[in-house]
Amino acid sequence: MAYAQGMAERKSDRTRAAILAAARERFGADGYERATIRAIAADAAIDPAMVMRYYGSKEKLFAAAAEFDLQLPDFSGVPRDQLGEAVIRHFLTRWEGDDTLRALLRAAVTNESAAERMRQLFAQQLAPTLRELAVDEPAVRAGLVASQTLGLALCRYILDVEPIARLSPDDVVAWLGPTLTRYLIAPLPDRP
Amino acid sequence: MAYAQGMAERKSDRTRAAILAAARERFGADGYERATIRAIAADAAIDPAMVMRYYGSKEKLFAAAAEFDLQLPDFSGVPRDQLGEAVIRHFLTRWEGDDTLRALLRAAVTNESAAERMRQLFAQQLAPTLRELAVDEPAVRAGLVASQTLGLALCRYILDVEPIARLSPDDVVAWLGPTLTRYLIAPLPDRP
DNA sequence: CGCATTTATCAACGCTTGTTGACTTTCACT
DNA sequence: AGTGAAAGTCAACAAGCGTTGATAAATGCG
Repeated sequence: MAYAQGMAERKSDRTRAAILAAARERFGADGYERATIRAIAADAAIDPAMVMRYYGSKEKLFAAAAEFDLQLPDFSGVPRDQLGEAVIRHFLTRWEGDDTLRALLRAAVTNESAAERMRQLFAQQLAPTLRELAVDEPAVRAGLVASQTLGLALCRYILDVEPIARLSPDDVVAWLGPTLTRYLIAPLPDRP
Repeated sequence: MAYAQGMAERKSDRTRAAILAAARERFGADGYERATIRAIAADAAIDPAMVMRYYGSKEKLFAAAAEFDLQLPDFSGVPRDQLGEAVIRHFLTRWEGDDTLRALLRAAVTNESAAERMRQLFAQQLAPTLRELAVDEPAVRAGLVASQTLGLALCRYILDVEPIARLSPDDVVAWLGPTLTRYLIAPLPDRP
């Protein structure tokens, strides 16, 4: 308690941050089970025991490392027939900006708590945005957007499927934009 | 060498098959690293050592369990504007028929050899079919189909995203069909 | 039966994992 | 300088893993 209120910056904060950065990288590259505490600690150049000291357990470390906000902007000013383009463009920058989403996606496939977090990302951040756009069946539409969006991420950032991984962002927007626009605002398809 | 040529049916064949079935289930439910040889052996009600005897190693067991054929039919008789519907309908039955694809997808996210196998599935089975349809850029189109198709599978069978997981097959076809049709035969989008 | 091959069992190995507790160093403040 | 808390180190643990080799039971054939 030797610090005045407001001026945080303990020595340990740098360590905590280093751990978190290394954790995101490892979880993103290796997935939950193959990313070991020892490897994360080595990357951060500290002792494995420090990871436990600061984050309690591997599960809690992952929970901290996978904290993510889609940061969806306000789409109300976007022409409705360009909504999909705007959405996919935003997602692309969000995916390429940091390792968190990759870590979350890789882990979600084999770890139930990560899967739950991924579901909530779309249910609590995307679906409400759709509700503002006053479309019907916002949950279905959010799910469809999730399916195409996560599928692209899977092929592009995880599986490295050619030539999807080498497509320019503009190409991705041109191909997926119309798809997402349809999922977002098209009337429900009629079925026989 | 006590068996006549052609009539296989050794006693061990049933064991091999039981191991393979249990392996597919476990790999599909848990992913590569969390599916343990011991658990697979327990499911098949045999000794873990038998798994090694018959399949050599965990990696080889997985290779055998993830052997998969998309069994794509001949699409040349399908009207071009309904190609996507036909493709997604075929994929749905293929996904729901057995555990192999789920095992492959779950493993592909953290296991490089599984990822390679997944890539080849689309590169060597779907892309050639597209080449027969005489579209331009068949590799890009195959990749786009992979992204939407795997994304749906991810949300529906792995992550259990609501309400995607509860959609009827007909609803899935109605939503994804037009998307895939566009990916398959639409002219390349022009970009600014 | 007696024998050889196939099939199955068992216990153990070496290794890695997450996690813990005792210990030492660092460091700000009186 | 001295003191007490914070930060970091170290060695070890219990458990689980893939894998192995010696050994026992089952099976088909002369």
